[in-house]
Amino acid sequence: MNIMGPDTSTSDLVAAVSSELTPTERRIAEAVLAEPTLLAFGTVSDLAGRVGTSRPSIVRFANKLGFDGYTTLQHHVRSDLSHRLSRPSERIRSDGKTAPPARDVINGAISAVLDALEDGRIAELAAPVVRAEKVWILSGETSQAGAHALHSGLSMVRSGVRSLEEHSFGTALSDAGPCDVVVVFDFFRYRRQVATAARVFADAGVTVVAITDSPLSPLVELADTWCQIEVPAIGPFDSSAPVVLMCELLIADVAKELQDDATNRIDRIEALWEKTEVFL
Amino acid sequence: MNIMGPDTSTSDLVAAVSSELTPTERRIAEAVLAEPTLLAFGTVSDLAGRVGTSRPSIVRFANKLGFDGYTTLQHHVRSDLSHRLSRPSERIRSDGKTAPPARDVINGAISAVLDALEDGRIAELAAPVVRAEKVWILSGETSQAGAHALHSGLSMVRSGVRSLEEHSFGTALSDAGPCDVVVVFDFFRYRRQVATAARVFADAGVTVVAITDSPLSPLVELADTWCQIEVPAIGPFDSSAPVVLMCELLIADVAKELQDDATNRIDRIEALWEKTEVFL
DNA sequence: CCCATAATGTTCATATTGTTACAATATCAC
DNA sequence: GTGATATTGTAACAATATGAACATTATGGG
Repeated sequence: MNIMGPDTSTSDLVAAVSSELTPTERRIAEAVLAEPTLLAFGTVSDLAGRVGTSRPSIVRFANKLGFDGYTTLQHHVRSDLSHRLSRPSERIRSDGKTAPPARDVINGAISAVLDALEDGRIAELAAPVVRAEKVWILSGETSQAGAHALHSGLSMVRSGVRSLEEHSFGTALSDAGPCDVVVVFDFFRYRRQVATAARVFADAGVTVVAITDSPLSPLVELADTWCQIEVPAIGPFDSSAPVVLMCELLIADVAKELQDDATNRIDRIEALWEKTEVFL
Repeated sequence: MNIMGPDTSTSDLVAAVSSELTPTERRIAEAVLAEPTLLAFGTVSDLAGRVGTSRPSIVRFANKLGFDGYTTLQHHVRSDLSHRLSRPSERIRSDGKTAPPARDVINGAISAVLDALEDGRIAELAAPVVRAEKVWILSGETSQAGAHALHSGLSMVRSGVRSLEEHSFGTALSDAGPCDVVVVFDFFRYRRQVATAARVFADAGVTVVAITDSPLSPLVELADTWCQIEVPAIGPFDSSAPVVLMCELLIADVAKELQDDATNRIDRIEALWEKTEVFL
C-alpha cells in the first residue's frame, strides 16, 4: 500500500519511486507523465498498447507505485483529478475570473519582450554582435542575471565573448577596439560605474548595444542600438526574467546568422561533453 | 449520431434534447450534471446504481444524446474533459500539426511556473531555505542562469549563500552540514557531476531542494522537496527564463519569511551603495 | 375499462477487463 | 563461460463490461 496521502499527484507518485524503476516501467512513467489522462481514463490494455509493452508490466508498475493493482491506482488518480476539478482555484474552465495581479505584471513584461523583438527588431540588435570581433558584456550588480545568461549563451555560438567585472574595468578596456561591440545592461537606479564605463567604450569607438528600461536612461544617448525592457517587481526585487528572455532571443538570432560557424561550434562543444561523459 | 461538434460540453449535450427526455432519463441527466466525473469515469453499472435504474436505461440515454452507445458517449466526454484539463501550455502542443509559435511556448512555460507555485507551494520550497544555516547552490553548466539569479538574489536577503563551481566541489563539501540546505538545478540532459554532487550532499544530511524538469530526474529521489519547471526551447538552446522567474519568486518568499532580518540586510546594502555613490 | 404504445427492467451473449502463475529472456557478478 | 537474479512476455482465468433481444410495467386516449 502506498504510504502517501490521498491527494498525491501523479508526478509525486512517480517521483517517490523513480529511482527503482526498470526500463519498461520508466517508459510507462514517461507516457503517463506526458499524457496525464492516460491513467485516469485508459485501461491496462490501452496503456500497454501505447507504451508498447505487455499488460502485466502495467500492473507491476501500479504495484511499484504502492498500489495493490491497476484498479486501485486508477481510483487514486481519478479521485485526485475530480478533487482538482471541483476546486475553483484550478480554473480549468475559462480564465474569466480575477487573475492575481503579480501574474499579470509578469506575463505582461514577458509579452512585451516578445512584442518588442518581433520581426526584424532582434536582427538589428544581433547584427553588430554577429559582426563584432570581440563582444564585451557590461552590467550593474542588479542586472547580472541577464548579463550572465548572455555571456554563457553567446559563448556557445561564438568566440571572443568577455564579461566585465566591476573592478577590472581598466585592464579590460585597453583591449577594446572599434571592431568590437559592448552590450550594456542597466536599469532604473542607473549605476554610475556602468554609465561611465559605457562612455569609455563609446569613446573608444566600440559599438554600444544598450539594454535598459527607459528612453531616458543614460545609456541610450551612448548607444548605437538599444532595446527597452520592462522590469516587473517580484516582491521587493526586480525581475530579470524579461532580460534573460531577451538575451536568449538575441543569442538564438545570432546563432541563426552565424549559421554554420555556430553549429560547428556547438557540435564541438557537444562532442566534448559526450567524450568526457558529463551526461548520465 | 450526434450532430454537434466534438467539443460540445455535457450540459450542452443534454440541453439539446432535454425536452424529449423520459422521466428516468431526466434523472440520469440530473445526476450526470451534478457530478460531471460520473460520465467520464463511471461504468454503465456505476451510473445505473447511482441513479437507481437499470443499465439499459443508461445506454438508451446515451443513444438519445445522439451516440450509438454508452462507450461512444464516454469517449466524447473524456476527450472534452482532457481538452479542458490540459493546461494552456500543453494545449498548444496538442493542437499542433504546425510547430507552435515560440511565443506561445514561452508564455506557456512562464504561466506554468506561476501555476505551479501558486498557493503554498513556494512556501514549501522556501521554508528549508529560510531555516538553513548555510545555503549551497549547485547547477550544471546549462542551468547556470537560474543558479546565478538565485545566488545574487538570495545573498541580498540572507547570509551564508554559496555557489558551487564545478571544480571546487571537494573543498566546499567539507563545510556542509545537516543544518544546511542545497538548492540543485539540473535539466533534461542530466549531468553526472551534478547528480553525484547532490548525492554527496544528501548523504551528508543536507536538505536537498531540487529544481528540475521531470519527476524522473535523478535529482528527485535525492530531494526532500522538489519543483518541476518546464523548459522551452529558444532556437537551438533551452530557455532559463522560467527557472529565473521561479528563483525570483522563491527569493521573494524567503524575504517575506525573514521579514525584518531581510529588510535590515537590504537597507544595509543599500546604504553602502549610497555611500560609495554607485548610483547616478 | 381496455388497448396501443411508450417506458423501463430482465436476461443473456460476447468481448474485454484486471490479475495471477508461469515461462522465457536478458543482465550481471564471478 | 556459468549460474543467480532481475526483468519482461505468454497463457489462462475469473470477473465484469456493454449492448441487444425480450419481457414487463406504466400511461393515456377512446
